[in-house]
Amino acid sequence: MEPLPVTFYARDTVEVARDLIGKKLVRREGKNRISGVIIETEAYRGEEDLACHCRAGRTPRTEIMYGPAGKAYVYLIYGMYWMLNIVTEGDGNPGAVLIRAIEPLEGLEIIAERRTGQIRKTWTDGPGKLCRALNIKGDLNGSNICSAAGPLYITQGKVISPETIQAGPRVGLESVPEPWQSKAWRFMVNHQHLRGV
DNA sequence: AGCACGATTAACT
DNA sequence: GTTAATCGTGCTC
Repeated sequence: MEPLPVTFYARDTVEVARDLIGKKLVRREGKNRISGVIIETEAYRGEEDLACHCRAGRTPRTEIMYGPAGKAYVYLIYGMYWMLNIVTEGDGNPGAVLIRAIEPLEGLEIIAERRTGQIRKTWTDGPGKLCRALNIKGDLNGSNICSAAGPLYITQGKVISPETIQAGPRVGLESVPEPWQSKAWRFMVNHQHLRGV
């Protein structure tokens, strides 16, 4: 299936975060192919959003978010975990969607190998976990998400009916001031709605 | 040049 | 429920 076009990402970040639920994330590594259905996302939008890295304005790290949509923004946190985001918006409006969890589809053997000691349920149910399972690291920062020839892209997957998508506050923002701490910019879907993807 | 901390995780008690 | 692991980033001196 074709990757989603750049026009999908060049929209309001919160809408893109919601619409990415149910889409299929594909990781290409040579002849290997690992994929999964996106089941949890979070939106980070604008310099005014005090939870977004862009609160610091344009810096070497955030520069990617000021550029065109459809690029990967990958960064390291706590010195050991990589986070995968997709750049959104455009026209100098910075924003990105954090991919927080996926349901594995292809490459299960490779995932199991990279997640040794973990039960299947916890293979990719966190942003740092899915990056480890899919071998997503800093070298993928800036890569084009809209090309099937690239290392990472997203396809349509299964259309999820809007009423099965839950919204809630973003995770890990204990020290972020309101209203940003409580914005319902986290989106999730129940696993039961993913049968037959 | 130094420092405090983070969009987390896994292994503890 | 609590905490160590581990380092790039942005801010202060």
